[in-house]
Amino acid sequence: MDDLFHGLTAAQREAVEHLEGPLLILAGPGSGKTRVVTHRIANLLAHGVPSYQILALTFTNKAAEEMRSRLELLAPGKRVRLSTFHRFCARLLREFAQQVGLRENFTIYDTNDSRQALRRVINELNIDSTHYTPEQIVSVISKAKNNLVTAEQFVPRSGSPLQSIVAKVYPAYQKKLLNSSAVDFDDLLLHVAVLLRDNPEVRGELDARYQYIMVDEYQDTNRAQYEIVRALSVEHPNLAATGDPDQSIYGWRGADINNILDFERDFPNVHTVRLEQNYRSTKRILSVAAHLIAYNQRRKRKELFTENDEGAPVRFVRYANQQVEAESIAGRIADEVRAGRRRPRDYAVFYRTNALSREFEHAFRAHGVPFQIVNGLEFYQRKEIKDVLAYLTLINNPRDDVQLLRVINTPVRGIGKTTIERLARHASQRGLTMLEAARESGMVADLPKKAAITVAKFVAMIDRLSSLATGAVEEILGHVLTETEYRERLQESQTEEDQERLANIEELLTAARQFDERHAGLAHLEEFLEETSLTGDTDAWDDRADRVTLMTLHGSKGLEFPVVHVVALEQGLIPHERSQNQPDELEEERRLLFVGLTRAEEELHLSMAIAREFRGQRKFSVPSSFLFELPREELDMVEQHWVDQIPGATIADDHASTDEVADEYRHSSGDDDVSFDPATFGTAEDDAVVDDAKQESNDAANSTARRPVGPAWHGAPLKTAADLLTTEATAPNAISPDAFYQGMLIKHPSYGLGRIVALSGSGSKRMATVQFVSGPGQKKFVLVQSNLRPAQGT
DNA sequence: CGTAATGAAATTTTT
DNA sequence: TTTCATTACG
Repeated sequence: MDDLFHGLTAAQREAVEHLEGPLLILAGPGSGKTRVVTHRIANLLAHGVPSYQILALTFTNKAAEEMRSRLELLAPGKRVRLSTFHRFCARLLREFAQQVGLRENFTIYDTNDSRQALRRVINELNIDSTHYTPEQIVSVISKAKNNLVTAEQFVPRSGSPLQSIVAKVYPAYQKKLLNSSAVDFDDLLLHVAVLLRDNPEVRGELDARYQYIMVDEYQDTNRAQYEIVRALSVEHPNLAATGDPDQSIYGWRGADINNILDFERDFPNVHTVRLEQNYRSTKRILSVAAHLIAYNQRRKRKELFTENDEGAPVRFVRYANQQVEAESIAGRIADEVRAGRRRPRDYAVFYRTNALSREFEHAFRAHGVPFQIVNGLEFYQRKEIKDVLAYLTLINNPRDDVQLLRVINTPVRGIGKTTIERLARHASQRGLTMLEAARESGMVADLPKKAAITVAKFVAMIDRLSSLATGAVEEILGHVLTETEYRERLQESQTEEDQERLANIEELLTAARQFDERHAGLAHLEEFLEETSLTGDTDAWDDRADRVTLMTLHGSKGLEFPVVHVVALEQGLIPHERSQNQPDELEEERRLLFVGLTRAEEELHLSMAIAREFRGQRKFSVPSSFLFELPREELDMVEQHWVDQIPGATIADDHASTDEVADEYRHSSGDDDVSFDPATFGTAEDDAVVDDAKQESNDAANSTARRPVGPAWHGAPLKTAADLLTTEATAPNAISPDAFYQGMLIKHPSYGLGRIVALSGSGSKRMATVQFVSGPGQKKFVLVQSNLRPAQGT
């Protein structure tokens, strides 16, 4: 019992000791949140609360696993219900399926399946979707679902064509899902929320069943999740929410930051605990992160502090292009590993989008550094895996049309498009599922006898598989592979691609075997399928492997590494271009970077590439506006570094006012005729030597003399540092319109400082309305022709 | 019906 | 650059 509190700080102990009533734990990064949560569960158990009354909900399987293993150490053998929101809802839904119009063997669609289903609906309804992609429609439906707006309740906003399309599509889509006895990710939450809302008895029963609920990452809950948690905390409001508004990064997915901001209002008598001491990062890293996040308006103020060492300055490097960036970072890591300074697992590289991983993949391979990419192309998303799993899913749920359509001619067996169309028509005319329609292929109009026989053979095969579908999953999978000749086809093929697919299938077999072993024969096909569909890529991350981790910033949440590289800090990537016009989304981007920065324990490295190839085109990049929000004191050498490297640029005075980047522009645009070759910057040598500020600035200076190393530059010549910081290759004498965003502070040569209050148009027609601090008041500018410069600051 | 070739589009983050 | 979809051809 004393054990339980050993080594906890006062604040942590306060949270652990709070057992009854609502509790809000505002936990900064690295503040020992998981520790508190697990200790609190152990404390509940120690006070005699039965384990089955405790429910802990997380967002990722990774977090759930982490918690489970930590709890196992504190309270061995206790079976507390601990899972992700989605998994928890899936289990509840199996129990109450009939009540929401499902069968208990329902299929869980991933985004791909959902899109497929939606596409069919759009076709069937003959809707002209030329103006809107299925993704846009999906996104509107998804938002509706996350806000608990059901198909029946959906009312299109008048005047919006997209909305009126959705008004037609959404109900039909939902009907299709129900008909296939399937749910999409959002449905898992929606169905449960509706169930709890409309069935007081069920709600009461479940409220009593789960008397102590803990929600991790509360800042990421959406409306549906919020309602679920609330509904389960009426008679037993022992709800403990942990979270950090500053780490809310899933707004795009419907997460509502207000859920945590308003927690104290929603639950009266809430006890709030703040965990502000950071045990993870050096003082400098924490300071950099804190300065950044302070630029956000919508947040709960927190005073982060640490008793850790000062640490090394945060380092920022500009590289000539993304190859050099990846190459230098990989090289640096390779050197340190070879020197025995650190191990590969100590390093992580974070980027905004998965597409940026490729360069690093190459570089690490070239340097022989072991790495793992926690990738967007997830294992379970690969064609061959999806194909094989589709068979399993269909066997488990014969109503599932999406899987049937996927599988009916894979591998090819002579059932073509027209045959499928005829089957589909037959099915919808008689209100049958596709498999049922296929079953009576002899009666389908216009279907040639030959085709009908082929279809009948296919149905027979599915039936044969179904009859074999008992026992171990690995075995069932084996039947599928042989009966369908899927494996055979791949084995015949000589292409490398198909060999890789074969290997992937072997991997799936291994996964199935492991699943069987884990469940000791009690396993069910359905559970295996559920696990595969609810297991994302980030969960595949192996924390025991001695490898460098490459992942997106989103993926990094909840993790920590001694050395972190955050790369491609460029305008348009972070903040992402799709967020630059909305202040809310801009703040979310800032939080995203904040999350990334605070993963670092000892060293934090930031970088960008001056030229980046983007879908085949080389473009100059504008430094991320967030860079200007970092404190100079903590990374002065870094700031020098980027100005230093620019020929003809004067180093900014030390006493230059902190956030007045405009100063720097004035300095640097003094010499107008210095030509600039980006290929000379940030060469590998340049990067490898840097260790302290002096050496670095010397080195940087040298590198300009040490002319051209990289490939020749074919774009338009750039002129000055100001160009560098503001210009794209496509418009060498003007500022890229993409560099501007709403709320941005800018500087005009004659009007002075101002703030962008509105933006319109795009490309060369992009206009900005600027409110000047003094002088002319508001003015409108066509950005490509204007002389506006970014001037960050508060 | 199947395959190959051509053309066009599209690219954030994830359960 | 890659991926996807449609189309033309065998």
